[in-house]
Amino acid sequence: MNETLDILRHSTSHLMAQAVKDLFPGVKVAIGPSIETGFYYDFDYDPGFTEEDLTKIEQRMKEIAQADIPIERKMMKRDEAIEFFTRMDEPYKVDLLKEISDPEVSTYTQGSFTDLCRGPHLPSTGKIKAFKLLSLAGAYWRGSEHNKMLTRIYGTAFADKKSLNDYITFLEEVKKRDHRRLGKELDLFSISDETGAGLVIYHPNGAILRYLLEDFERKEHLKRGYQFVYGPHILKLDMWKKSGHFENYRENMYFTKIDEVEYGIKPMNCLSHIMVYKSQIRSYRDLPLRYFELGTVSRHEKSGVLHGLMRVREFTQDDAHIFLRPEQLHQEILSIIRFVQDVMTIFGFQFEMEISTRPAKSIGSDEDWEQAEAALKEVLDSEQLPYDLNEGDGAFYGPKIDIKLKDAIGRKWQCATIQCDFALPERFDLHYMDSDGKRKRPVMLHRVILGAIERFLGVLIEHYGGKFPVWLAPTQVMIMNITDEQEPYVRAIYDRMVNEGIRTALDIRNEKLGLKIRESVLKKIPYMVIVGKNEMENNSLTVRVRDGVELKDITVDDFINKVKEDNTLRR
RNA sequence: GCCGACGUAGCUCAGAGGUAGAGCAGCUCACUCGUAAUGAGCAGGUCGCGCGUUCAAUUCGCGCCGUCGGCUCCA
Repeated sequence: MNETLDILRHSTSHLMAQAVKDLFPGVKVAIGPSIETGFYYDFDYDPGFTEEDLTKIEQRMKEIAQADIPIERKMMKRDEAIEFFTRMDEPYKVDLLKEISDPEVSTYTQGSFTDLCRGPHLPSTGKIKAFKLLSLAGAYWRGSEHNKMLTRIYGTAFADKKSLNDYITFLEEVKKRDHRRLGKELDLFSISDETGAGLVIYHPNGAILRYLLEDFERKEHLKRGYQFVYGPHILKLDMWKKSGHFENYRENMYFTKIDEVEYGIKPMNCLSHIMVYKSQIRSYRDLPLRYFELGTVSRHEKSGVLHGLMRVREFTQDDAHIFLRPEQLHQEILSIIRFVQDVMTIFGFQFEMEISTRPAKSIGSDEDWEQAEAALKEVLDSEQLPYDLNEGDGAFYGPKIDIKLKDAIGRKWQCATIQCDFALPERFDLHYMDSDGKRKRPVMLHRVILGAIERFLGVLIEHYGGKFPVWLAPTQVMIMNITDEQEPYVRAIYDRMVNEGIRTALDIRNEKLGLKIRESVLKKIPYMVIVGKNEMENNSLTVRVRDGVELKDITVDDFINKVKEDNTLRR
């Protein structure tokens, strides 16, 4: 975001705070920064605000903006500021000031409202022309769930009305692409409170999409030297104790008891893969060993975080665990990144990378963590791949490279992740026989490419806006007749196409062509084959392509080849 | 989990302290109609679940479940 917009939004958040203080005496202000999509301000106000209040606040904001009140910066000694905000009865500002070590702080005053703020700000409220308050939400003071929950008001502001309207249009577009809405419209999946929150039920259209993604993945993994394995869904509790999951991940796990023995339902797939590794003595010549599983895991996510397919309680990861010698780390991490690049290119995603380091709750020695973090950084640095650092956000057993996808409308989603682990090989006493005849400890990489199939599918739905490329479209071709006369002919074409493995549907209802086309368009089916008297006489097809182009007089063979080509070229 | 809003027919949504409507979808009938909705008729709901207030509650109150917008957390 550019700096001008940043200042404008920050000033708009102050404008909102002033309006709120005007309208609701006794309100205490917390913080109000500009953000990527606009701004917010957190307030402590006991009765809370209602949606109608937003309109009132917006109205008051307009008045203050019109009054064109100057915004004045003033330096204060820190102690002086503490005294000032104590007098103003603004405990949150005092709280902030107590953590500032600078002897002097800046404040900004507009009319009756003074805020502790680094700035900079616009010279006066009259410069604020285009803004809108968007939503109301709860937010913890200083982002900690142990603190008081404040009320946050979100809004946005732009330099002019047009940009604001463009943004509002964009928000509507986002709504239209929402995978939960499209999931219903395209009959892809459902999540029912009768079966349970966060548990996905795939309908035929969603199931075929999942099948296609999984089929794609299996092929791509085989090409790259991965071996398929399968593990059980429940493993004895002792295993989870040994791995550290019980200690570090218990609150996310489900447990069950069978014949007085306790089991944990797997939240991750690594333990079975470790058992495969352990099943034989391994030679340095065997490494790297790459075990792949479309592994379904269950995690107890807090109720408030569930969100369509993006955040669920049971999901399937395209998970692999790679066992290797330490000196193979660089090469292997690099090939995984290349793998991610290859796959994301096919789907048309750009991505960004992030390295996450040791979290508070973790296992393993300091040296191992340092070594693992260094290995990850070294690969990205030497390949000159840019990345951000996310301190303290690693998995409990090792640091990770997270890959965030940017979808068609610029939103970011975390899907792929590569985690470097020295701890579990230690805990499970894994080893291999090295060339010098000594037993050595392998390193383990945990990695996913798509991440969770559910989330990736959700991202894909929104990325394509439901218009899946031909190779992924649940129904690739809809064949429709015009009158009953063509029914046998159209059925024969349908049978041939299905036989050729093309996902075809047939609409021979006694309905007008306009209706059939409309319904097919709404289902976002890539190809519509229209057969009337003319086509039947010429032994040809008229094909209406989703984007509106029409293929006239194409033979059935040519059309079948065209769809097949779309499949092989994945387009 | 926390804050707030919401939960009425398969879907989208109206509505009111006296046990409910619309459009689309569905079913039936007629129409055989060439590029985004043919017409008519019919059927469809213990108004999320439980408890309470009331002569009476789906409408008011409380609790639970779920959804949505966020926060915290995450693939």
